[in-house]
Amino acid sequence: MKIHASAEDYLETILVLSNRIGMVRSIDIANELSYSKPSVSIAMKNLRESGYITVDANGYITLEPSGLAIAEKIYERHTLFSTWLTNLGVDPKIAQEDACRIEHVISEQSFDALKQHMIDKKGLEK
Amino acid sequence: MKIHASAEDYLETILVLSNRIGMVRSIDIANELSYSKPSVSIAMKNLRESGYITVDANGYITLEPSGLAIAEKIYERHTLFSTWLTNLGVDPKIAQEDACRIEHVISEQSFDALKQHMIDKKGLEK
DNA sequence: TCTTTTAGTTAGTTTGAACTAACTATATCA
DNA sequence: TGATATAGTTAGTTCAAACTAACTAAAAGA
Repeated sequence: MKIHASAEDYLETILVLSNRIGMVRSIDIANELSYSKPSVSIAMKNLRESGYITVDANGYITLEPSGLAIAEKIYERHTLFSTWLTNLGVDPKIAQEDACRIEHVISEQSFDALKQHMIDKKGLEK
Repeated sequence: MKIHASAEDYLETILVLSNRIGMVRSIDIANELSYSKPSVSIAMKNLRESGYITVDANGYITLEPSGLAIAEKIYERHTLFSTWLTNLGVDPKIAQEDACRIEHVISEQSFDALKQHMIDKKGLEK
């Protein structure tokens, strides 16, 4: 199964919710993303069948190593883009939303370049 | 009809091809984007019915004001992002590809902020 | 205990945007 | 002239990813 933007979003959301509320169920994801229960249910089935997550008998979801890797990658991007835009003077709410979309479409190389740029700039300011 | 990423891409491609080869037909767009003829045919039908383009008896396509506005907006974004990434040291080919995707998803406000940032920086270098 | 709430699933629908197969119509060329 | 090439269209398919309606199963409360 190829990873699409939506799968990346679900994995990132599981990571974010894990940090925020501890244990994560499908219903928590549905509430967080404002999706219907069936949408999440089917997405979780796909992620489970692809080995990205496990779901225990009580419906609690755990990221498997492959899923965690993707979630962390996307989350790192999200944080970087949203910080970058906010630094440029963009409204934090809009910066969040834009980061949510850019994080799925940018290449590794461009991400690394921006990251390096932000590190350099930070050093300069000190 | 709401404008989606794909419609934006078609309009931008018509503008780019107009500048490059003058007169533009569906087949030129299909070749440029590596899409099938029917895909382009249907997309042009939608753009025509929405008033973004006109198609003459010989199949030559012209951007109407509303379509031109979108095409120019997207093209300006494309140019800005690709310049920005190239300046950060990203390979021009990859910068092109990333610009193609970012141009559709970023807000007006973030685009303007990046634009201003690049103008400021340019002034600084002089 | 019986009813209601909560969580999840199944089945089927919708939408956008690509695709192939197969057609028409025009133009060019041997 | 007749065959072939080019451009465009029609019809129907596929896929991802959302949706609603309607179901099951378990938990909680009157």
